Amino acid sequence: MSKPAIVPFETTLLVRDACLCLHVQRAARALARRFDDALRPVGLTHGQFSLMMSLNRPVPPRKGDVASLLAMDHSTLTANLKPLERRGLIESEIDPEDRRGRLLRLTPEGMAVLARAVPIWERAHAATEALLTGGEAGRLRNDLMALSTSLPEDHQP
Amino acid sequence: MSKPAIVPFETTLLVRDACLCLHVQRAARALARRFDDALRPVGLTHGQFSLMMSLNRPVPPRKGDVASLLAMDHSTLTANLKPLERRGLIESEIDPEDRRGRLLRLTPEGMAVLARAVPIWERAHAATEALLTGGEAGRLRNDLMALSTSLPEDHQP
DNA sequence: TCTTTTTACCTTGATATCAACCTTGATGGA
DNA sequence: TCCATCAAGGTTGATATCAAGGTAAAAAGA
Repeated sequence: MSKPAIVPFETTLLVRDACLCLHVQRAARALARRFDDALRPVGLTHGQFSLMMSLNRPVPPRKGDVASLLAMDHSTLTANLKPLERRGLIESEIDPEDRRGRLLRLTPEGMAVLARAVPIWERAHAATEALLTGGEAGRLRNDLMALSTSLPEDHQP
Repeated sequence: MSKPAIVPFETTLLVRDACLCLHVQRAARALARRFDDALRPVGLTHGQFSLMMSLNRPVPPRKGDVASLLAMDHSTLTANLKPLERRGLIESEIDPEDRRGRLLRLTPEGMAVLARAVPIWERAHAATEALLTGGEAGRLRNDLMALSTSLPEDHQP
């Protein structure tokens, strides 16, 4: 083997400093813990909060809509719905207009929990934005959007 | 009940647009898929790549060091090491200087896999940075750092 | 109409993630 | 020395995440 199978330490440092994937995962874990902590009194995780919030709309969405809104695999969404459905916070129903689809909806209990969670979210979110200086939050959201809306080539025709 | 347990739709739209936690989680999922796809030929996930890269250093780190570098719970790290150890890509050893600690180290096989993964990472990372315009990547990394290094109050004495 | 293709979802298996609790080893004070 | 405290990891149970492969319904084409 003419090519030694080693990676120089300098490369490691470069990757560690530069990798956007790693930076985003780290931030994702840290924010997940932060919001999970804050929401614990109402018995929701950050993911459950976002999911339930995305169901709070006049017309019940289909599973696929919610999955793509959350940039989440549809089977992940299926899994995430289970504990909420078991607790009676949400319910699903076959779409009468297309029986392959399923409509998702908050129950009254779910709405009540969500209503209790909103002020908690407001405090947690304000504390999070305070970690950023000036108008960074808006810019950051734009950058993150650019990263999450893009699809790896194979989805183009 | 004087206070109806409902959340106005406008609030939902506000939360959806503003929530940094949600934006980061969405981007984290999207980037995870992107890097997982790219790294699949060498049999690593994005997390395994970052973990192994963080072990590529002159002096083997302890578990706790790696966990905090990755902003990850130590029990998560324990779980993540298992498949890599089973495949013989990494190995752990009790720290002779403090027998509570464990030193983590890449095996030669692990180094070889990592060496094959680096050029793949380079391409995937370049494609990811291309989603951002101009000098946004550096700013983005700074912002993400600010979000992930901060600790929710209870860790202060 | 009948067949093919596409779409929406489900199930399974593997890995990832964390909190809570436990065990062991190091440290510091009496 | 002995005990209390602290620090590092391990274990368990619940949820989260995705790919791969499967089923059923709708849509498209012959």
